[in-house]
Amino acid sequence: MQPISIILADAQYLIRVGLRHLMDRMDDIEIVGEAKNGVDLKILLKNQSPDVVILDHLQTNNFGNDVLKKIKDFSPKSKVLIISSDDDKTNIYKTIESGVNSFLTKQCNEEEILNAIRATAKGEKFFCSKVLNFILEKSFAKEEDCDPSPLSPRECEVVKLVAEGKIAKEIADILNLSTHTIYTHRKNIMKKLQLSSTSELVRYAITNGLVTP
Amino acid sequence: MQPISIILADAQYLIRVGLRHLMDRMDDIEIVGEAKNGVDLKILLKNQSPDVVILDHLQTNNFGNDVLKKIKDFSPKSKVLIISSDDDKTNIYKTIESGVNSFLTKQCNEEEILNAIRATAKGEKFFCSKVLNFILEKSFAKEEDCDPSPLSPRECEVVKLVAEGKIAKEIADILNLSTHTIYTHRKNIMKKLQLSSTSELVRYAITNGLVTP
DNA sequence: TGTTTAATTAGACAAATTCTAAATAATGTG
DNA sequence: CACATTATTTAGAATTTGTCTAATTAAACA
Repeated sequence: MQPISIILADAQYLIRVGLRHLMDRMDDIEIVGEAKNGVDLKILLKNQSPDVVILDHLQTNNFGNDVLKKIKDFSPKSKVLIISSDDDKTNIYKTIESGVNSFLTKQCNEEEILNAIRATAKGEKFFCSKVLNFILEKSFAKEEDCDPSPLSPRECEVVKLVAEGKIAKEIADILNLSTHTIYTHRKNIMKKLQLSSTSELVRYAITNGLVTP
Repeated sequence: MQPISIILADAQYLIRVGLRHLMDRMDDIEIVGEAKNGVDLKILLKNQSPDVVILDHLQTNNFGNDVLKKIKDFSPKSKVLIISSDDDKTNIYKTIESGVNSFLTKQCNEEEILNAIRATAKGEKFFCSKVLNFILEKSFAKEEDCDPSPLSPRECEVVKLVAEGKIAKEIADILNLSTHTIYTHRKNIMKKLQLSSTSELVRYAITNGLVTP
């Protein structure tokens, strides 16, 4: 039976040493290449098609944003196992969404890592407990924020203009409305979002990406 | 001649494996203990006093904020070598300021790591090239942003309260001043910062870290 | 077809802000 | 020390902005 072939793509030297040390002891796993950046990885993938690419493409941008696409282009049969140095939920969500097979963080222990490699090679998905909890949290915390923006289109326009620093009169001029209309909209918005001041509205708009700070 | 004694304190299993693998091959270096969190470390330090503690106390908070102080308390002669998974300049500055001997990032290669350990054991300081560049940048990039905040202390207070959503009257009550005082401060602030609306002031405060969004 | 939601507006009144002007204390400069 | 600058403070009048109450129109919905 063929061992599982692995390409190791991680910018951190120590992680590569650690993983190699771990896998060298396993008869069913063989590292066929090691890359410390996207260029290395591309060259390796041109010549071989590993079962699994173990990748840390976050934290430092050594592997570029399109690294996953590149891997699929050069070696469509390869599975991708992320071992991330980044604990940020949003980044983890983004990466999982972009279609990796498995996801570990660097806090994982030997057992989880080896299980993950073997599962990934079989085409299964594997998430370490920490990441799994994040996923569950995202999927089931729907009661909390099922409401990304309960604002009507018109209200959104008003919020944006308010956050840009416009006062009611200016907004009224821009939208060709009465100032009273703007006041009413603004009051309704604040009520919906449970805000009590214009400044809070500005902060809401910034944190929700309605305007660029 | 005695080998350099090391305690390895890192929450990441792979980093510990990698470092151990690296150091086991060196005759002049001996790992006398391994800790994956602050509690482990404390127990180790009660029983031994290593030449060097290799520590990652950032990223995850496994080692607590006062870990450096703890090390100095339990084992004053030990030197601290940080191998950080965190690339954030501000965090790096903060850690260096708090008095560690040496600082590497996890991007460093074998040579830098071994040099760092040997230098640190001798009581020297060692910073990897990346960190060194950060330090230089901080020390010599004074012409660029000599002006982090041209606001007077009082004006800063006012900005914060404005950004928190308070109106002039509330701020006046909080600071025990006349509303007119607040108006004047606010006008001066906006003039200094070349802002034309309260919303812009809020955004200024957020982007400059005066308030947490 | 009635009901809900979105969008719109006015008038009276209340509140917040601007403008003009100025006083005091602290700090720094020649 | 005298002078200039800056920080901090304040008032009154005039103006602007916003709130509250109430209502109309249009669209969407069941």
